[in-house]
Amino acid sequence: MAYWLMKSEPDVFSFDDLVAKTERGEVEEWHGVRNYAARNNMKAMAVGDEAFFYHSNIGKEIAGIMRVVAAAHPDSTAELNAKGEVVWECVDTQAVKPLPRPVTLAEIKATPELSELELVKLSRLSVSKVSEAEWTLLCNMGGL
DNA sequence: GCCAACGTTGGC
DNA sequence: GCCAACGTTGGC
Repeated sequence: MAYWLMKSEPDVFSFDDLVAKTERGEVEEWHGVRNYAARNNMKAMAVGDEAFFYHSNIGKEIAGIMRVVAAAHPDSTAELNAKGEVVWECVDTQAVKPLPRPVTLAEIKATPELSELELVKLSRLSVSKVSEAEWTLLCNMGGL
């Protein structure tokens, strides 16, 4: 099983929104990603992989954990390219649980063990990888 | 609101 | 295929 981190601006779609959807038995299609590196990460995801839900711009913190419930499939909001091919894909997710104590970007940057985290090194990448060691540490920092 | 990082576009 | 110009993301 692999670990990931996915960003969303909470005024557009927050972790609480994902929790509400999950409680209704719905899944969230992680649509709208238009970056090849981020898309490739989603294509590498497997059902059951877990991902941190990061609030960008507002909050700048990891709010909770979600699970990949469907592997990459065509993004329903994406247009086809000139050849009529699907270029953009995305996974579906559901909420697992919030972090009792959200982990802020400032805390992450102040933690030497997290200096290699892709969130820090590739700050514009909206879907990034998290190593198992980083995942465990971030969960601990979040009060789990 | 500014700016750094970086991806994309288009001229050559 | 290179590179300058431009657009977007996201932290500050």
